[in-house]
Amino acid sequence: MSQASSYLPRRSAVAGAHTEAGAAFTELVIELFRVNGTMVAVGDDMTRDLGMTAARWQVLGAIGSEPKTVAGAARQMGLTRQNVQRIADWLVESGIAEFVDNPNHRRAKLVALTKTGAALRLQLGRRQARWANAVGAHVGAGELRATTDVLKRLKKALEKRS
Amino acid sequence: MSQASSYLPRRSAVAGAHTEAGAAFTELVIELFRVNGTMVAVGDDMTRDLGMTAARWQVLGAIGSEPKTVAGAARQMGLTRQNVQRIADWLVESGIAEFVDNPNHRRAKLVALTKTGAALRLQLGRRQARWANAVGAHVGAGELRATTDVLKRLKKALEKRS
DNA sequence: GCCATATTGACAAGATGTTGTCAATATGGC
DNA sequence: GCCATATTGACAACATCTTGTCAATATGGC
Repeated sequence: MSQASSYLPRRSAVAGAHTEAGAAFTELVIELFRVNGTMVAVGDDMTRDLGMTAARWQVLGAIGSEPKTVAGAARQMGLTRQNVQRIADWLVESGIAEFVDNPNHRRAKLVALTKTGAALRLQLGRRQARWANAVGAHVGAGELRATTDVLKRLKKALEKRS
Repeated sequence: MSQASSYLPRRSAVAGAHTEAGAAFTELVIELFRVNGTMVAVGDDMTRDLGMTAARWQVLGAIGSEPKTVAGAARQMGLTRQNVQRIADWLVESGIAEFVDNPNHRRAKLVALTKTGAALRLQLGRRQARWANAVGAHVGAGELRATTDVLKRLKKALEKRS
């Protein structure tokens, strides 16, 4: 880091004239990628002994609050329909979820948790809460909320120019 | 969102007793995944016409400031060695980078930019700066830095308990 | 210098995610 | 109700990423 800082003046010339906010945003993006990677790794670790992964857990969570179509769950999480479809199929094969009739769509079944799935969700929920509480206590609710807020605004700003 | 908020009390009971900070952290994780997805998508869009992707760009950036071994670049970015290796091989095949002798290691060559690669980096750098400045201006340098800071602390906290 | 240990790139197999295409179904304008 | 349009799941092909294994090389203790 102390080495890198000596590059900063040159870098901004090479990379192309960042404003202060632009440089801060760039730093944030780099850190975001790193944290995301760590987060997925922790999610995988936390669920491995139950045969799950972070991605499967995410889908489990999405359909847990209420049954959803595959496309609906994908939209909610910002993942591709097809990817969620594959994970949902796996969840069904594994007895964690099941397809149930959708009153609003004859073909697009809803993905719902089975009893096994609900129990799994409960267990993972408890585990997640212990972890979240511990990590959250190290940072503080206020700062965490402020961070979430910035990320949300960032996402909106990103979507405008695409 | 207004619907979801009515679920919150029940959810915390089902999912397992979040503290205030724990709940805030959980929100943050969910948003983090979303923003990360958006960010990668924007990176892909910004580089597509040059035959690049967000992942390739990231490696380009890592070896751009100074040549690095594949393993070193991977460590710096928190990616797997093998993944970076594949991308580096592609960069070399495409004439963007080249393997150069490493004075410190006979086998582990350094990945360095070619002239083509340096020019590409410059072009992408300019493009990125325009984008970063525009988005950064919508949020503000102070908040962006505060956000980066929280993410860094979060990452440290995560790594402790793994 | 010698040796146990860690790091590195190479390679292969498999898991995971993406993209494109299609027909079935739903939706909204008329 | 009819029709143009959008959404959906199914399927296949492909790209990308991960995991495991191996030999070559470097490093640090002695």
